[in-house]
Amino acid sequence: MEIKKATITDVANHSKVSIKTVSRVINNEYGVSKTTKNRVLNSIKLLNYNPNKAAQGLRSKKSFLIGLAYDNPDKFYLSDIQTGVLEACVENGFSVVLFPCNYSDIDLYLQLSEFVKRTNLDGLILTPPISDMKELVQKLKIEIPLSIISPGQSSTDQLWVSSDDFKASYDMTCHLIKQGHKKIGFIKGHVDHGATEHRLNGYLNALKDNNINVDKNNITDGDFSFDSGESAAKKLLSNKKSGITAIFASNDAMAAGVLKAAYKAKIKIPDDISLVGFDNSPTASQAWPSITTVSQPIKEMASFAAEILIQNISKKSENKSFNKIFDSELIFRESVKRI
Amino acid sequence: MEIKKATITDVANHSKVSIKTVSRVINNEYGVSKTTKNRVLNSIKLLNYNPNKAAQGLRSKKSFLIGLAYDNPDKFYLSDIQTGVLEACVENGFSVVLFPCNYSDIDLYLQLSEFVKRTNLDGLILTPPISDMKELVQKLKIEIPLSIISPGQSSTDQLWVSSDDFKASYDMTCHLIKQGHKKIGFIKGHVDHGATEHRLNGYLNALKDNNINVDKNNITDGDFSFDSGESAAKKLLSNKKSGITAIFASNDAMAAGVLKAAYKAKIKIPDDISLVGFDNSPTASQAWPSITTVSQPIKEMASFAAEILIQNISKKSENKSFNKIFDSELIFRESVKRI
DNA sequence: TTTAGAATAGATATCGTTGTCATTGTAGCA
DNA sequence: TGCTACAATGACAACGATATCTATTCTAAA
Repeated sequence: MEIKKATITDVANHSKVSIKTVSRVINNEYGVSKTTKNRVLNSIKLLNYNPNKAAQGLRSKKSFLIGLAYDNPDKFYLSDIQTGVLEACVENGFSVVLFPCNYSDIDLYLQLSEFVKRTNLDGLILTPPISDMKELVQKLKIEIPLSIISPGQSSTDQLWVSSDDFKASYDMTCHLIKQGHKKIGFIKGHVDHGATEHRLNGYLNALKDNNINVDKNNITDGDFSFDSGESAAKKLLSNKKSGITAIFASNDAMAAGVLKAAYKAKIKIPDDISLVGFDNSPTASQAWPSITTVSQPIKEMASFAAEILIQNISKKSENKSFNKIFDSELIFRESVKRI
Repeated sequence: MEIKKATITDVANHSKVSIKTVSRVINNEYGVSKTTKNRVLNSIKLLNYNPNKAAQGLRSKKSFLIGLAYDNPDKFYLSDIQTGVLEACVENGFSVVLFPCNYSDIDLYLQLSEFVKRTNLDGLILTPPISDMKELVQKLKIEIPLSIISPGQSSTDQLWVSSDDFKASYDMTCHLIKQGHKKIGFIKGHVDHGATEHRLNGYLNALKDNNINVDKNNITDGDFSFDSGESAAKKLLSNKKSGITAIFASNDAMAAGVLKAAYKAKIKIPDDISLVGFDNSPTASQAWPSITTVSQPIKEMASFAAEILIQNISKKSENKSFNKIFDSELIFRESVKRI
């Protein structure tokens, strides 16, 4: 049980060099000959040596910890985010510290600031809807390197990744139009999420570009939750004279809510009404009928967000601003019928 | 930007004591008078001092990190587990390091062992189905303090928490019987999960105690996934002469699968067939009809598992074995009909 | 008073790394 | 040959806490 872990001194003794040289090898620093490097690497493997993170951190003033702040009820989304962030972090020797929070707390900035200090984070990743809080982001970036996933409005002097919600929504609406739908109901997302506006605009522009008039009665509020989708659908479906033949829900959870409302109202999907969602969550593929939706590479986005953050921290890249927009993909399923 | 963080020395100078005394206050050690303690605490607050975890860890040979290993496709379950573990850890100044893995990897032990060493964990929490791997647990507990959530078979010399799957399943089956059901189909969970057997046994014993013969044709395999629930239901429902009037799915995901299969087979739930699930996941409440199910205090269990692990690590309790079984609760919804 | 022993406080070594600066060795060149 | 430049390496301090050991002060009993 009491097996002593090898230290840098042990490795140094074993390969007959100074601890500084071992340190150089560990950190891939300049100024070690190939022969020496190999000898040291060999000793490291032989002694099963792992650098002590606490000591490294103490001396180099790093913690090797990345924070991940979130307030999102969508567990599927969160799971992808976590997995992506984890992958990039583990690969680079960093650990992830989770920070679930309430974006509506008035002292959220203080909470985050305190968290950053207490945990001694090297960097922090923000997810929607926290990433949409412009003021908070501005204040936080003074204290710690940030990487932002899907910010509402993208600033140029930051690290961020995003998907093109506008384009995906535009494309999806065009798809419905091509299938013969002209009167398309729309269920908006949560008002505090930046994506909500982008998705709505994609829908509106697609209608416009196809010379279809926008009927404001066909656009209803939602908040990305299943329940809000159900009640929005009730409203849309009860308005008989609207004549809508399709519903575009801003996410899959709400689309599933639409399915439930339609079922209760004895309206058949897709025979009576077509339906599309957004996010490609398991909900969409498991529903019956399965739901046509938009797939975004959430995991990859998260992974990239972590990667650029770590690069930035490690000063491997001096880039204070780096960003990438990821492509989305339409997933065609059973919930849409050509008319 | 370059605000220097206060160190223990700053606090010591400010309150005119030695750093050791400050250390005593921080760690709630004996031998500091109330006056001194208050003065130090005041300085700490004033200087906004936070102990440097790296330094603490280096000296005291702790990392203040708890690992959480999981391989579970149920995001709702995982989310509860994470939240619970986090709460307990944050409260005690620990951080959580996630370790997603594949329980079927033959070198899982090595992966975990390597992870423990590399991350220098103070303790590790195992969740199902990893917690069911007896050999792995035996080997790991030699290397690091473990806390186990829902182990398949409970050992006395360990830290673990569990819910009483047997009793909950027994009670749920009795509930169905009281509602007049005698021929009850059962869909088993994943063969590698300890819960699978417990839930099956609860069902079997309830039948026995109510003098109902077990028809093995009414018991089908599943693996806790939506799809497996759907195909199991197909099998159960196609067997017309079985005469089942209810189906007990070992979890909610599979119950949702049953719902889909029933819908496709034009069988009405609960009018034609009653249905119950297990886990009380959002799926169960959002399905239509909503599904009667079993609620387990997952978050509380996880929190407790972390708590006892931290107590154990901190030697605040010498208890090498500590455990608790949490009660479950039946949640009655629309999917069961009295006949 | 005196003094043993508890309570309180401090001085200093130490944990395992990296940072700073000094030293050595060697190739290239006048 | 002697000098320079640069690559390779090492000695030692420092990071910010806790551990160990020692020194004071205070209290209560003799």
